[in-house]
Amino acid sequence: MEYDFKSIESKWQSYWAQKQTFKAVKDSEKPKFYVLDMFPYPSGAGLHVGHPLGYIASDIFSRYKRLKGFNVLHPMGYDAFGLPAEQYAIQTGQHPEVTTTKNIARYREQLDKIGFSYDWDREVKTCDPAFYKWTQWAFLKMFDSWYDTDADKARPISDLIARFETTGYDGISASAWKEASAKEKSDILMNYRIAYQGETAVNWCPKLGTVLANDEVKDGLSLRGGYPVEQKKMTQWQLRVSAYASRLLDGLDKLDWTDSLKEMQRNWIGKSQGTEVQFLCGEQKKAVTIFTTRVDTIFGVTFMVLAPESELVDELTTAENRAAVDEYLLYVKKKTERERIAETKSVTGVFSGSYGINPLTGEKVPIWISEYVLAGYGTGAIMAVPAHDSRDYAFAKKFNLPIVPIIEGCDVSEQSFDAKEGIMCNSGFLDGMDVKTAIERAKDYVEQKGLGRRKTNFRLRDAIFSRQRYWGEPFPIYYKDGIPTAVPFDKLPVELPQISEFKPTEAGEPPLARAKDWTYEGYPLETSTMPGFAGSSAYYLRYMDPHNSEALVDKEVVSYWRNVDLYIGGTEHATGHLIYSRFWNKFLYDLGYVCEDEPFRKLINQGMIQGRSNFVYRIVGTNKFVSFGLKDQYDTTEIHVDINIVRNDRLDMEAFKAWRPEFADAEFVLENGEYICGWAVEKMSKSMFNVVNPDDICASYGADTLRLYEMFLGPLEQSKPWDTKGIDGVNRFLKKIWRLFYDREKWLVSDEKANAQELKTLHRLIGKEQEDIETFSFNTTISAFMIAVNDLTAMKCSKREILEPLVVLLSPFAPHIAEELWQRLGHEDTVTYATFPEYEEKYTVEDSCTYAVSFNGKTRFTADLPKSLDKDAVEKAVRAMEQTSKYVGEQNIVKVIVVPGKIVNIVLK
RNA sequence: GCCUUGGUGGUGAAAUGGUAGACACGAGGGACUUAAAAUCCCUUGGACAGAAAUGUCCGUGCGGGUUCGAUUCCCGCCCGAGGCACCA
Repeated sequence: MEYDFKSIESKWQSYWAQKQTFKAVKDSEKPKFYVLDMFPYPSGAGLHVGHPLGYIASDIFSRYKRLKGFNVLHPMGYDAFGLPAEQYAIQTGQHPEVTTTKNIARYREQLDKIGFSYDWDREVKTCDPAFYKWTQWAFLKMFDSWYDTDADKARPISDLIARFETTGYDGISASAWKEASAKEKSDILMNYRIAYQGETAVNWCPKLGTVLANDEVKDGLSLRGGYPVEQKKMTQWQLRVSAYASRLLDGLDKLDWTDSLKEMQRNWIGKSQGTEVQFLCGEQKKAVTIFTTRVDTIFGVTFMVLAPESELVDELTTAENRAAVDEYLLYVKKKTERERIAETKSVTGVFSGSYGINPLTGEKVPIWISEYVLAGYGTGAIMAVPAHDSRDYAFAKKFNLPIVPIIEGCDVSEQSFDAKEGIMCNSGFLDGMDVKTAIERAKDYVEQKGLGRRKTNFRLRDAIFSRQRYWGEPFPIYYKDGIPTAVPFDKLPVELPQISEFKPTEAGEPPLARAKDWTYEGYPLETSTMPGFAGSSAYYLRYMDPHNSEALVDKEVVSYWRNVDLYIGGTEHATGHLIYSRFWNKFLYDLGYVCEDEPFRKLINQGMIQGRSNFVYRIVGTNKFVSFGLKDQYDTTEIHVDINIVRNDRLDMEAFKAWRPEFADAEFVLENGEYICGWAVEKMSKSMFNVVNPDDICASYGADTLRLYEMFLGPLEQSKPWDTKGIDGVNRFLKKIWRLFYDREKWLVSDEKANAQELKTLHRLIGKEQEDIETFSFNTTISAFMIAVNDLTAMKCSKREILEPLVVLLSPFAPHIAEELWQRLGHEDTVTYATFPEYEEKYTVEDSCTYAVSFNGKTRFTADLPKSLDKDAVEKAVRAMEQTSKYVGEQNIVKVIVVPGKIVNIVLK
């Protein structure tokens, strides 16, 4: 009987589906373990082999954890709202829902072929009203909450209103509040709500006709589509993520994420501790607050700079400078974001005509306006210290402003001295101090004299939450007499209306303005929709209780599953989804809806799988193709060739002729009778003919081979090109396992007792697999497996005592063949419910080993031996010590004691 | 510019202070076969010596250092990948 993966795989896939083998139930007996994949956006192109990499890893881990006695929650769903479906709809008139449904079906079909152990009963789709009801619900909760900085948590807005009414709050007295109109009250509350409407500079993408969040823009271009983005002041819905900046930063410390990812988030949050100082500026002696991290350099201030967008610009521009300033503002405004970035090095600016007074020296310094100062960070105004800040330095050089060094002995003739080191000079009371001391002393001084205060700033901005698009969650907000008002909770979801055209209206309104009767109780509903990250921010909670129509997740359910123990996905979400989700979760935590303040305890970033393209070389002006090794002898053009007609870089010449009509009469210049193709690593894409479809691999090798191969390719976190070259190796490995059970038609498995050698092979594998899976080192596990199987084959070992546990060990990696063999071994239940075999020390360790090695006097050698000490490890250590003794002489006898499970102890005489 | 990574055979890679290259691919040779596929066995980092078993030297991006011993730890460079980038 041969290994027939086709029938085995379809048999077990339908068995699992029918028997609901992977259905997770809330079971407080077993410890829970929640394994989550980042759910995919179902694009029209379907899955390529790169997509399942992380899914396979998480599936192996899930299956392993089940064997280890955990109650595993392992769900899957679709991030189904998004731009591509909508753009397709604009082009074709086809409703995004139709294409999305079709794409989801295709994804599901592809996923099913790989044999994942998902609990499909828990599937979620973000575009499903039953799902986005809870996205809208969370939004309304945010609308109904404010951030209480004293309690450092979100609270219901009713608390804030009560404060306004009784004692007043934050500079608004109770009487002022009572006198305010409904509209004024609404405007005041907007300044506090977690989800609020406010005017800010936003990333506006004219081509897409929508605003974008910071993480959706890269290098001044939209991430989706790559269209130019400009800064524009607009009123938009926003989430007060910045209120959580500090907690988002501190929370990172206790997470088991990679350092690089945590670092990315830290940089994105961008905490900086400094001081705000007031300078009196202009004729009116207007107090202008600046932010600096280097108050110690205040004696070196020679000018001030305002951001062009700052409100102070108008006020501080003198009549005689008005024309020049206006011209400059116009110049800045015309620039696109991309141009600004491209021209970062060029220095521009204009003098306002006004002067500010340095509060410490009383000196008058000119106030300039320049785009190198950002309106959105700090106060939009800075004090410039050209001697000790490279940007100020460049500006001073360009406009001939004075440069005053205040650190002893530094040379500022060519560049500024930015380092925080040295001894202060020209700095009044700070003279003679070391910079670090001076920073603290200057902060104290400024605070004591009432000139300013310590301040922590964050780079993290509030998230712009509205998009002028159709295919997203509608806002449960209507405008009653112009006041944004929440649709009551019991009226959720506010369903996306049917429209027939998906473009913005002629008047420039979002597509929802086209909907008939888009109103609530006669009042107009909000026409923007929510951004992509809305639906993905709490989906991991919804999986816990996906059919609940009363709550996002039941309290008791969430207190069982708590949070995600293992999350696997790409780094591309570092500053988007992974920040928003953490924010969203912390908000729900504040309100008591979830019981953990961090959603994802451990996070693994799988690497990207790139494509490996193949090339043929056409001799210019002919239809003759020359093999790779000979191409330098001719003048050739490189042409991408479909990798499906290339095997191991050898071109299938007949298939090539049939591939394209223009190649039908192609001729070849061969080397050794073969046509060798060139290759390169590129992004996997249709246009480069290098897309590998997992279905094809499943059809020709089977899902088990695909799973093993993707893991065998290298470390999970590393990016690597897909290369089918090595796939035969893992396929052979599975066949070898099969042959331990069958010699053609003959069943080989016997009940004979295993010998020590065979047991040692098995138990070494158990130890290795356990250790490696826990560290996500799947490629080395598979290597260990291959060695074990080769050993058993060589020993002709087909004993049940060995093979039964072997099948269990195999099942996380190659579940289909494992199930089949498990059944053939006579088991009625599935291998999923088996128990991970115990690692038994007695087969690998001789109880205790004492070795004597000679030394000379003072040597302190230590050998780090693995916890699972076996004889080999001990011998290895002893060899090492013998090596050492060669160098140090043999005068003194040293006793080396090896204890099972623990290190080597060296006793010196 | 700053942060984070990584650099080992023809290829994917293993080894985190102790025999570098496990395991796998590819390549070469052989067995079985009418033949092919499949399967199995041998060789496979480089150089040199030898008829051969085998031996010697070199070798983990480059240059130093610590150590009896370094792919591994430390210092300084070079190159690649990813992220951030006028954040005061």
